[in-house]
Amino acid sequence: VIEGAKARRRAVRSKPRGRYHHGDLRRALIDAARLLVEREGRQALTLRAAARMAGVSQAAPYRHFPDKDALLAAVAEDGLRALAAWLREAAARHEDEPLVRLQALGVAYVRFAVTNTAHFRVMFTAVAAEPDPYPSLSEAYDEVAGLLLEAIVACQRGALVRDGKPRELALAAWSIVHGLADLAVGGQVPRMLGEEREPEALSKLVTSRLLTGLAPR
Amino acid sequence: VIEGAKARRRAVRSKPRGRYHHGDLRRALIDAARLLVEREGRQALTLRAAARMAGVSQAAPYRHFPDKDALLAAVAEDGLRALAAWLREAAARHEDEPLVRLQALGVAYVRFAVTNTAHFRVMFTAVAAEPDPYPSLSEAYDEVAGLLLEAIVACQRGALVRDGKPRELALAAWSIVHGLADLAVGGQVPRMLGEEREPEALSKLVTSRLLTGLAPR
DNA sequence: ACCTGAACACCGTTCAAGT
DNA sequence: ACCTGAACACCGTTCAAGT
Repeated sequence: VIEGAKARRRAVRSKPRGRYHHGDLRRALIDAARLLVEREGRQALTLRAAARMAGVSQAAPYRHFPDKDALLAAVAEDGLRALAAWLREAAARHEDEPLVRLQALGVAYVRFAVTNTAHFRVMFTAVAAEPDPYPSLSEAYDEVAGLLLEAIVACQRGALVRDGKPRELALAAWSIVHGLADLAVGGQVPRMLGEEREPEALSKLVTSRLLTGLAPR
Repeated sequence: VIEGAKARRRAVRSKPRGRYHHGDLRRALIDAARLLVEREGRQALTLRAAARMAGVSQAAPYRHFPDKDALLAAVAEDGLRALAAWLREAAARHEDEPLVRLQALGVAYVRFAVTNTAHFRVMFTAVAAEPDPYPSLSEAYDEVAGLLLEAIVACQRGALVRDGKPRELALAAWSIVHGLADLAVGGQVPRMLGEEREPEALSKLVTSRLLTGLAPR
């Protein structure tokens, strides 16, 4: 999920000519922040380190972000857009099989989390949702939620999923997949299972249980 | 989930007599850290602030914790023990109805998370699980996982849950409940549902969907 | 319009020194 | 054995000043 990052960096470096006027410092800072998070964990994401990595002074980021939280929100949003794209791609491979598509979304979700553990955590813990201070971050969440909801609706249309409020069913699907992702990222899966397992197998195991239920029969 | 905190503080204050030899500084630091986390969020949990709150110098915590991560791990463990106790209590109210008991565990889990949002997050993101540097934290996770597993086994024994590897079923149950809790804490529930809802209703909604499945019938 | 340099208050961590 | 005081390197943030 570093798609485009290299291209962006190139764009950033090609403009300045001198050492002044960075080109797209905002973008460069987000990329740097993401790199720091993935390489050394969330606590390594420091405004100063991101500035250093982008080759500007410690004060420069404040031209583009009011504070550190805003940069974190941007990093989260960036990850959510990448996740949404990732999910969309997985879904596209099963256009006319809604149930397979739903399962593919689950697999892709868990795969993404396990592949980008630190980034995934930032995506869902970046900032308090309370007064919704970052509307475009909010949209990014909506995008992810929307993809799951659509998949459920498509299944219902094909009578592959029971009737009922689609949003409630989608919340159940989101919960089980997000929970598995978070537990996996936190290393809890081997604790419960007694062994490690591939994200794909894991996701299928758990989502098929949601599909057919825990009850006997 | 501040049970015993007051008692502990009393114990801590009654011993010292002078300003020296704190009594149980370790305990006092954990309590202070938890208070800081719940009142002002995770980033407010600072070794120096915890020391200040406990009335000791900034260097004193290093007598009891090798570094900040160790304090974080202790805070996480503390929360997990509290969660386990909370779950056990909820389960105890339905000794002879395994299915009700399973659902009660789900409700209690989500309730705990929503009531102690910041602490809950620390509990599951405190430290990297990799080389397992905090064995007693590990045990605390095991305790929570074990309660879910037991509940599943009890259901299977009563033929209330299908046959199959109990650990795999328990992972599905943990995932859906943990995922719902994490999404709720992150403010994602109203996004999907279009409205807020009580933890109890939320948990029952989602877990009963796991029980009977997404598939038609 | 966009960035730098210097400054302030605060942190994690260490270490010699105190009781 | 347990704690303090001072110090170091680092951080978030601000602000006057530079181009």
